[in-house]
Amino acid sequence: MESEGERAGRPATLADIAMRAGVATSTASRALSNPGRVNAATRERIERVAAELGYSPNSQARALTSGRTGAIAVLVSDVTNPFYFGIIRGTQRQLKASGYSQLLIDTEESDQNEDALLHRLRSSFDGAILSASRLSDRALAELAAELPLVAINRQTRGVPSVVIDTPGGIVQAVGHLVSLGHHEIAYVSGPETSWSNESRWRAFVKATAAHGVTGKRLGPFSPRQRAGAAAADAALNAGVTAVIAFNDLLAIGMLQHLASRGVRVPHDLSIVGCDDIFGADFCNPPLTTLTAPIEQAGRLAVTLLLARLDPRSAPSARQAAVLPTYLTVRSSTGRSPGPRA
Amino acid sequence: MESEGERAGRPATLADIAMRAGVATSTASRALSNPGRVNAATRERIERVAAELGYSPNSQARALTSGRTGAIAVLVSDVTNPFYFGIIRGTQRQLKASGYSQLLIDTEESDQNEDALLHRLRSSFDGAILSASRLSDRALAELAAELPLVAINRQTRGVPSVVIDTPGGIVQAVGHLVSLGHHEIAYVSGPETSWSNESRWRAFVKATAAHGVTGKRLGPFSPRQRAGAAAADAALNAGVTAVIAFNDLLAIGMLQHLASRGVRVPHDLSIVGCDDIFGADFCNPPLTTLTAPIEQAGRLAVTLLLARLDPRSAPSARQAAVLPTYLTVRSSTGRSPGPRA
DNA sequence: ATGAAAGCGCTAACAA
DNA sequence: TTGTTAGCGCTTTCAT
Repeated sequence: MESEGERAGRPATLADIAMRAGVATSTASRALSNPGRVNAATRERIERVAAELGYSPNSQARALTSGRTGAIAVLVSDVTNPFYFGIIRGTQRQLKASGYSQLLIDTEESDQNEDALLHRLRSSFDGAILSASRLSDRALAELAAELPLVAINRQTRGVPSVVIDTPGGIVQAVGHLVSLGHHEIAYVSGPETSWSNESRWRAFVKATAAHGVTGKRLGPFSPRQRAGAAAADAALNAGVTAVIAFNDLLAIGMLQHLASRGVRVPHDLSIVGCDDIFGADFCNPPLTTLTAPIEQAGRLAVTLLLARLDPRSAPSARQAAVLPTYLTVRSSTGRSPGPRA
Repeated sequence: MESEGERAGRPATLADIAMRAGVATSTASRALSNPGRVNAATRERIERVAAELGYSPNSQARALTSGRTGAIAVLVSDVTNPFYFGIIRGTQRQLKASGYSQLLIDTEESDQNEDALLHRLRSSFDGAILSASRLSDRALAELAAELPLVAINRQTRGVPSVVIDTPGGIVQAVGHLVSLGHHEIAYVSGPETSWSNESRWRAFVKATAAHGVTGKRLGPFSPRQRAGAAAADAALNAGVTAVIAFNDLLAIGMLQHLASRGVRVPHDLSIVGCDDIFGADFCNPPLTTLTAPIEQAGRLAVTLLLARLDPRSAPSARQAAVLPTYLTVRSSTGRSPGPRA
């Protein structure tokens, strides 16, 4: 388990190997990274020496000549948000399986940060995965032209993406609520700069209209647990019997605040979340939500990105993948208490 | 927001700037990274040109000469575990504030992975933060001699560390349970290769002995929510009236399984978790747990690491920092039902 | 199949 | 204060 033979503590270089194996550094390089273009016997010798010396290539030096770093940047808008844990988990695993490493970057919900960091670190990664980009369509498209990237939950012309079809799930959720007798439903909005938020809202509008029920919009609220208190009060105030929240974090925050106010869920108010994050199954009551294949989205984004990094792959590979979502009914939704005052 | 003036799509280099500013590249280099050692007027001119060209230094090239990459590796044993979310959040924020970037590495609970990845990526980072290392004391100490690192929740001679004093909290937790009338308490063990697990167990043994109550050991269990089912059954079987679980994940899993079996918490069995992860406050019932300053531990680890990376800092800075923990009583603990059969 | 040599973009002596 | 000159470790022509 211990790397042996490092001289004087300094990691072995290709030159060290070449010297010890009695070949030129170029041969050593070829043997290690381009086997087949070198005599089998010498290659074997070189490999043996490399192993003896515990050699591992200096990725910086390699990157300098080859232009490839072996790292992928993963941008999240808020490391604090459990939704991104799923993304990070998915990307981490898939990247690792492909021999890449992951540069994790938090943009803190700022498009300025997003653009600046991406440019500043440009030479440190081969491609980027933007989950929940806050960039404008135009800025995003320009960026996509400059560097290989895949967006998650963001559909923009010219930008390869993986989108989770939560809007499709919203339709199911509205149907579910209507079937429970709800006629006044509200959508608890997240950040208005979020593409996901707006597409969920549009789906909500269509679905409520199709069912002939009232669909209100509350918010915007910060997509955090804490904001659930304000959201809950707003919902109570709006006189609706059910809400669909932008995400589970907000929904869970609402649950907590409602409990403290003595409002019973789902008896007095039904709540549906989005994403099915960690905790949605064990909160009180367990949350009815739209289960999103978050981790899978992360994995798929990596797959798409690595495919376009590979020069052998078809130039115009699949541009946009859509992942389905489904309604998981737990205990936060129930029959309508009937119209309120 | 768009970087202007890049020639032919290729990012501007120092040579480009030097040429346009009519100076040598070394002067340009100095002006940008060592201001003060260059004439104010020329520096200004160089800076202006750099801005015009949207210059950003190639970190690979810089790393090659300077030996510094500006990246820190953060190793977690399982990206899936919410405990590490706190760590990642803390490191991410502190690193970002210091202008460093974060390389996130999942070791998947394997010491082999840990060692191999660290060596393979050695040239890609300036230092590493090992949260929950699975390495042996000897391997860890050797590693610490080779590269700058800080361990979290791991105390080993010669290895700078940040440890969260959960064992100290265990003493409080035992006291809390005893004061509620519990005489038969079990510790629900996590992985035996975990340093944290063993030190928590030792504290548990001491504390139960000091109070003259029975302290059993259950497990080991995988530190996951799923393992809570087996742990819950084991606890029921052991005839104890209260348990302290290795971590909240396990405790929450137990809560779920007990609910499905109709066992009431805390009426029939009291449960204490460790860490106070996301979700511990809204599970059902809300979990009594040892609140750990997880994010702060991540931040502090970064601070210690960057300090030892800084040549100006005292050579033997603080080696081990201990962060206190405190008992957060919620609703999963209550009076003992009296001794069981 | 292999070696010699150039150069990626940058920093760091050393001169001037 | 500034310029000249070597490299850092690697890949990649171009010869041989």
